[in-house]
Amino acid sequence: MTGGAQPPREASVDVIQRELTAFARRARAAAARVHPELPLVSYTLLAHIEEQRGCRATDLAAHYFLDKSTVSRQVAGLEKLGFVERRPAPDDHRVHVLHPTEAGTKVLAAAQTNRLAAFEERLEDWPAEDLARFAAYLLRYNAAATNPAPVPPPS
Amino acid sequence: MTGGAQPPREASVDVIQRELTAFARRARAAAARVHPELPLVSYTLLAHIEEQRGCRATDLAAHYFLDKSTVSRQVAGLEKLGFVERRPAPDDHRVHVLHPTEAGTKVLAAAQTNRLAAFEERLEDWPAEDLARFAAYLLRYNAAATNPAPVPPPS
DNA sequence: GCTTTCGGTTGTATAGTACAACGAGTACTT
DNA sequence: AAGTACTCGTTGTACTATACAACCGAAAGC
Repeated sequence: MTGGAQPPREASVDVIQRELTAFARRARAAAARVHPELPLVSYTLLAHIEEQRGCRATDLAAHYFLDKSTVSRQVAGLEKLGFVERRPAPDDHRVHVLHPTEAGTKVLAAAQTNRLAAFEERLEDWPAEDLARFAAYLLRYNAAATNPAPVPPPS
Repeated sequence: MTGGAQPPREASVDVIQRELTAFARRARAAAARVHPELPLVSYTLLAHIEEQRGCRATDLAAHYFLDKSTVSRQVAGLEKLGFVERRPAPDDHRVHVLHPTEAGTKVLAAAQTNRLAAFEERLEDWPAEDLARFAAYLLRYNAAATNPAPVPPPS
């Protein structure tokens, strides 16, 4: 493919949008199969909380384009399950600093293992070079989506 | 990247799972922004109905791993909006054959245009070669996910 | 100090989904 | 031909994820 005639850009873009959409459609159900104990959104938030130790609910909302009420409820759910702790920040009494509990760390690790295994199974016969490139493409795509519009600030 | 040391397979797989998941999380909200009149799921189903002329509800359910009740309601919604028609099949009185109406075709085309534009904006500075490869990778990935487990039949 | 802003919760509404029960139609078996 | 079993679809019910709006308490800016 690299040498000869390439499909026109728009055809590639169309395939990309279609296939990414197809993936998105299946993601929730797939997550439920792979780790039924930790639904997709909870998984994601918990993973973020673990990575960014001591993050706040607002950070999560901003990062995932979620309403703060959604985050509030999700975190409340995770807390009720005993997977995160909400500690009042010492300096600012408004914020709750989020930490994973031991149980949270454990269940997250298990979910990540299952998740990774599921992906590895689907990718097992890919050459390493293709994996690396695919990963790079996805990173690049998502990075572009994260800084969506270089909106010229008024004034 | 192609010449030198590649990241280990598992690192790439981890990135892939993380980034695909990130995309999935944002997909619904993004769809709502891009074509508010046709939510993600309706869009997907309507597109499928248009492509596979005369498909049945069961086909949709199988293709998208959805429960038939879900499909039933989604299709009912599309019908109420006037975007699809349910015609009883002549040979089998159980099945409803689905066809897009003219309005459906129109709204779908508009949504696809917006959608494509949004993707193209995010991909505008990609070289054509990368686009083609990215598209190919996604196709390959999703094809693997569609025939998920070569489950050995118990017999 | 008063007002504004910020972080978060709660009330309410909606979409999307699954599972279970069912109804009507078709196919298989004897 | 009758009875059983399977298939397609709908409906009842419940739950998750989500948004928007209204609100509360704490902090910051004037």
